[in-house]
Amino acid sequence: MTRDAAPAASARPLRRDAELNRRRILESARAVFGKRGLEATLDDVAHHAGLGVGTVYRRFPSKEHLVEAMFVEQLQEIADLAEQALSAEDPWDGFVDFVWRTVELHSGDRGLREIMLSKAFGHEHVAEVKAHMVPLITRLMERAQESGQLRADLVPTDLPLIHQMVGAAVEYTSAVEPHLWRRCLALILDGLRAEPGRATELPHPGLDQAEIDQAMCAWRQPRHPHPATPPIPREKP
Amino acid sequence: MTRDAAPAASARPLRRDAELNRRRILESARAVFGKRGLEATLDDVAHHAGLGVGTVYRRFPSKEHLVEAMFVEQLQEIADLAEQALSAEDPWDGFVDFVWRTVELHSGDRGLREIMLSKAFGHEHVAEVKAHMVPLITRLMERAQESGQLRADLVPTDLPLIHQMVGAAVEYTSAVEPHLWRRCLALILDGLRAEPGRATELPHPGLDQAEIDQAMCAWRQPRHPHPATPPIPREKP
DNA sequence: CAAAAACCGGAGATGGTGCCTCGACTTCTT
DNA sequence: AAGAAGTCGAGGCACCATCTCCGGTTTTTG
Repeated sequence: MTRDAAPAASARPLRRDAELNRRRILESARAVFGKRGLEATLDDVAHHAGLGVGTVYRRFPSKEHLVEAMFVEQLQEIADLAEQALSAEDPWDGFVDFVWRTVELHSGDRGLREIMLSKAFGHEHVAEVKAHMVPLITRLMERAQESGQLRADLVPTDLPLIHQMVGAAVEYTSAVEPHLWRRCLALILDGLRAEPGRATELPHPGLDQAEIDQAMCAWRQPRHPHPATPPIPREKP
Repeated sequence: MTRDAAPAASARPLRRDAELNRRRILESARAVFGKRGLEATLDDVAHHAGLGVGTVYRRFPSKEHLVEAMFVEQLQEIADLAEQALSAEDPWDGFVDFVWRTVELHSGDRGLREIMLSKAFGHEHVAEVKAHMVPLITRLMERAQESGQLRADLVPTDLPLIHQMVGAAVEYTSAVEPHLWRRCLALILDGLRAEPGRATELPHPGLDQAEIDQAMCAWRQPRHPHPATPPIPREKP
C-alpha cells in the first residue's frame, strides 16, 4: 500500500545539479508526451528541457523507464478518484462524475491516454495500479445500476471503450476546439441512462463546416516537419 | 454527373497482361489498405498481388494516385446511400439506417475510414464527392429533427465525430471481437434521441476482462514485425 | 515467325527517422 | 586541489518508405 517515496535514496543522493536536471526531465517529459503522445522522442524531451540527450539517457536507461516513472503517480491519482467517487451520495452522480473527471484528465494529456488504454507501454508497475482499479470501477458501476439509474446491460469493460471513443474525438478536434469532447461525452452519457430522462443540454456548441474541415486537414497528416520548436526554459546561463 | 468509365481508353488500350495486372493491383490495394490502413506500403500491395514493385509504380505514378483511383467509386456508393436514406418513410429510421450502413462500411475497411475522415489523402476528386454529400446529410438530419425524433441540438458536423468515435472503437477491438462496434454505436444512437424512449437492447454483449486486456495489448504496439504474410493469389505459373 | 514494342521484376539508391553510445569537457563535492 | 560525478551532442547503427533502373520476358505487330 504505502510505497517508498524515494527508493533510490539508499544508493546515493544524486549530485545537486543532477537532481535538478532529473526533475527538469520529468517535467519536460510530461509536457512533450502530453502534447505529442508516447511516440515523441527522448531527443525531443531532452531538447525541451534544454539538456543534452546523453543526460537523459544517463538518468533513465530507456524511454520505457522514463515513461514508467512519470505516469505512476498520475495513475494512482485516477485510482484515488475512483475511490472518491464510490463515496458519492448519489450513485449515478458518482459514476458520471468519475467519468467526467477521468476524461478531463485524458483530454489534456495524450500520453496518459495511451498509457491507460494500451498495455504496450510501461512495465509491471503500471499494470499493477491498473489492476487495482478494476474492482473499484466494477463496484462503482454496479452501485449505479442497482439504483436503477445506469442501464443494466453496461459492463465494466465498456468504460475503456468510452474513453477510447472520446479520446478519438479529442485527438480529432483538439487543434480546432479543445473542449469539443465535452459535447461528445455528454451525448454518450445520455445513452447510458436506464431511465428515460430528458436529453441533457449539450455543454458545447457543435462545429461549423469550416472547423470540421480544419480538423480533417490536421488528422493523419503523414508527417509534420516540426510541429513547433518547444521553448527551452532555462534560468542561469 | 455521368463520368466516363474508361477515360484512359483514348490513349491506348493497355496490353492484355498489363490490364489484368492493373486490376489485380486495385484489388490488392483494397484488401491491403482495408486491413492495414493507408499507412501500408505500395511494396505491400505489390507483394500481395504477386507482382513486382516496379509494376505498380508503372501503372500508378504514386501512392496517392492509387488511393484516389480505388476510393472514388466507394465514396459515390456512400453518397447514394444518403440519397436513398432521404426517401425513407420514417425520418428517424432513415437517419439511423444511414448511420448504421455507413459505419458498417467503415468497420470493414480502415482505408475507407481514413479517406472519409481526413483531408490528408486523395486529391480534388475525393473532396468533390465529399462536398456533394454535405447538403444530403444536412437535409437527412433536419428532416429527423423536424419530426421531433432526433435531438434538436445536433448538427451535421457531429456525424463525422460519431464516425470517428465508433471508428476508434473498431480499431481498438476489431482484433478481439469484430462486431463489438455495434454495441458502441447503439449506445451512442440511444443518446441521439429527442424523445425519452426506453433504452434500446444492445446488439452485442460486452467484453470480459481477458478480451479487453487482449485489445489493450494489440493497440499502439510500436512495431509489428510482419503481421502476416499476405497470400499471393496466382493462377498460372 | 521474327523483330519491335510494351511490360515485368526486385535490388538498391535516396532520404528519412529513432534509439542510444562514447569520449572530450565541465561542475560539484570533499 | 583532486577526483568523482555529471554533461554534451555528433554520430553509429538499424530500420523504414518511396521510387528508379535496366536486363530479361511477354505480347503484339508486320
